[in-house]
Amino acid sequence: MECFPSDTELDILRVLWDRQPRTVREVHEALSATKDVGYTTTLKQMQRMLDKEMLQRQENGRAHVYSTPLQAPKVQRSLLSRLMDKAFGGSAIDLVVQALGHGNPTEEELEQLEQLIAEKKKQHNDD
Amino acid sequence: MECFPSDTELDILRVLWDRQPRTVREVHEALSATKDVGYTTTLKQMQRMLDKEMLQRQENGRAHVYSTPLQAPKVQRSLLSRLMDKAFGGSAIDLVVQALGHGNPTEEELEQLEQLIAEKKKQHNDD
DNA sequence: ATATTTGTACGACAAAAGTCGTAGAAATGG
DNA sequence: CCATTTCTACGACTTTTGTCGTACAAATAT
Repeated sequence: MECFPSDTELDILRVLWDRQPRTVREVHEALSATKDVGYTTTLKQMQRMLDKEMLQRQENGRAHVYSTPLQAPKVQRSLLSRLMDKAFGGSAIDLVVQALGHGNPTEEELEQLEQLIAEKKKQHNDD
Repeated sequence: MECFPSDTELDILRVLWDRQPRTVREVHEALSATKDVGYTTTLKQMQRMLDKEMLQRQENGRAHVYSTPLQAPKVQRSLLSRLMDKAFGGSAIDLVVQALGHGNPTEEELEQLEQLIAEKKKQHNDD
């Protein structure tokens, strides 16, 4: 259930989450835009992810077409909760404060957040 | 500057952040409370962290006393920003929303957050 | 003085991560 | 048809992590 992709694995997952399915070539093309890596490296990485069942594939004639059964929000949550445990002693708030303090959220995003907080507060009152 | 401790390295850092300096024995004692690991494993880990300059030490007679020059908030920020990049496509808000949605913040924490948001908003108005 | 405990140092090993090179099949272009 | 390109499959190698075992010095206890 829990799944902690490594950094390069996440690079690949992000490409697939953006659009699925894709061939190794396509994924590699996308990765090449931001980093310098050999085609076979990407290929091997994806094959290993296939072994670990982080990816699935269908054969489409000559090439293989990959997709991932992992859902972005789930993976994000498990990574987040690991980080929360390991680096923030389990405190979600500390984490959020750091994240917010650091980034530069827009007005709308702040509104969105306030709304979420309001909901959370309502949940409290219901208890 | 940037520093990405591994999970077990963070276990050790957390112990030191809680109280510094400590001997290997003390750190190991603290770790033993939550996980089953040999003394020499902790020792070796700390020695490697010393090599990487994630730790410092003073010799106190027979034993060595370790501390870390790394500051918790800085390490937390760099880990957070890596996660943000790698798993959330750089969106701090997405990360915060997930973190908040998942955890179970108390009333006070929510207040605290609202205050932070208010500050952020003020910053916007000042621009 | 000797045996036991308590520390560090060091070497070893397995697994995971990251990277390529090369081989060989299959499709494509002259 | 043969040369070139395009894919996958494999094997190899390096680093980093995580884990110990053993050795050996220094302090302690008997």
